[in-house]
Amino acid sequence: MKRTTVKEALASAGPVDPILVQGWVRTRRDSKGFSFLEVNDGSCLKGLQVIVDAALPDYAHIQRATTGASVAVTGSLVPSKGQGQKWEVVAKTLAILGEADATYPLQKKGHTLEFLREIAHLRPRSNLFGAVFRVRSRLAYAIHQFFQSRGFVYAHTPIITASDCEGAGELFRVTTLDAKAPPLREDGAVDFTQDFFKKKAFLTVSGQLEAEVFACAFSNVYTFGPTFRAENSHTSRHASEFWMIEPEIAFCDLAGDMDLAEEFVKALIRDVREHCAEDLEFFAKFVDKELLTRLDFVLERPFVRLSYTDAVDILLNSEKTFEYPISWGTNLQSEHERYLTEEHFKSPVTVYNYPKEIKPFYMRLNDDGKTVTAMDVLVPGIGEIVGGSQREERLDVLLDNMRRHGINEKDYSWYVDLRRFGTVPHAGFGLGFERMLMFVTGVGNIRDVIPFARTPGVCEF
RNA sequence: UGCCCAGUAGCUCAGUGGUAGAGCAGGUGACUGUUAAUCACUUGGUCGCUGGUUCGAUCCCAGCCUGGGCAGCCA
Repeated sequence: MKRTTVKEALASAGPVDPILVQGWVRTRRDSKGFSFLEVNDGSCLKGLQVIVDAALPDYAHIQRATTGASVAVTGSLVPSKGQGQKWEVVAKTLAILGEADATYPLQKKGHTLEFLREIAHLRPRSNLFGAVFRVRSRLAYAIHQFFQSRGFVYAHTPIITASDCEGAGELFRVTTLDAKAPPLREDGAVDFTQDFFKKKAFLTVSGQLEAEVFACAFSNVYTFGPTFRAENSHTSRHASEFWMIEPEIAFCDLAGDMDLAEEFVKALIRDVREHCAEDLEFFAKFVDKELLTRLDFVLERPFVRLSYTDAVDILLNSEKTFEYPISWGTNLQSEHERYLTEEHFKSPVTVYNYPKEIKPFYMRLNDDGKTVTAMDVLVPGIGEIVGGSQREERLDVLLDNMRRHGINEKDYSWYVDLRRFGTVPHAGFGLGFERMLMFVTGVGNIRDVIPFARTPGVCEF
């Protein structure tokens, strides 16, 4: 008999006989002449209620159907006589596929997120993490759908890279050299010309530069893949390994870039709102009571858009005293970004045109000579979710920027070539996949939206 | 990396300078429809580790370990 998922069974249009359901027992309630099993198979948040009559031969091993055990049930799907569910299964046979003894850590009670992190191999079977990872899957699908439906080409940029001076944080080294006795040069330094790639290599911190190559061939492209930062960060919104989406668009300026970022964020919210309604309601009930109203608010209103200079003015004129005083030319601190998006505007905010001194070499210099076309999208509760810019397409200005940032032109000859041969205005941004997932679920810690999170000192599972 | 908070039963927590308790989980029994079922009984502890103060430390002090929060870095 073909297995029916719990999701299909619960959505059934009529009785089904016979039916086969397989899954894991969430809880069992015994009465005198029968037992209730709640069976969940991850296909949806809810479980399917199974009634096992004491008269069945298989009732002999009902005691083995404990929380966490895997079972196969055959029987018939019938309208439930009880409250709380439309359908239930009256069992004819019950097979225990795998027992779960009393040491099974997941109980039918609330657990702390910290405890569940320690059992990352079992937490997907909990309500919360089941919902998180179903939404994660849907969100990934929605990302591809958004770009594919607009004719963007999906580019696989390399995970191992030799670019080490882009400035997007500390890098993980990739090497096959013997850590105990690496080959040395005459001056005593490690001789990386004898390493696997005959030079220093690292895990990527961004696929942007390679995405620009593809944008200058396919016009509209996006990347979606893992990214690695060796920063010693201990916050709820940083991980050593995370996923990032980086669209890159040729023949596009900063305004078009901001338009796309806003449209993208909204489309993702709309998709999850529509296709993960049950899971989102669970988050709204147990994680963040304001979740649905906030998501709907974001959908309905345009993002506030203001220049860095205007943002600084707002911060200077606010009554608020900040731990770090703000002045033109310094980076916006977390507290400043939070004030703008959570207190002043109470809305997503796109800040653009930052001072050139605090931004990387590839961003396009504005006519004022002081600012570059950087843009950050800030959202309440998380802060920066998107960072992007229009790229410098003018060869001479790019070379000036590189000199100013102390970057060797030779290391980026292929990147500079894009400006030498058929250069075009282009722009792009990076969206943190996990941060977006935090935003749509209301989950407050990035470690709880990644199946097996990597953070400094933690590489379990 | 800096600052702050917390480690007591499997989980969530209370507690006291005289070696410990609750709820849930587990076990046993009861119950003809439960919904984190209910009711009765019940098993269960190197009070994170090491040292110090003290007649005596789970409690006070120091160091360490682990977890968490905030900041920086950013997505």
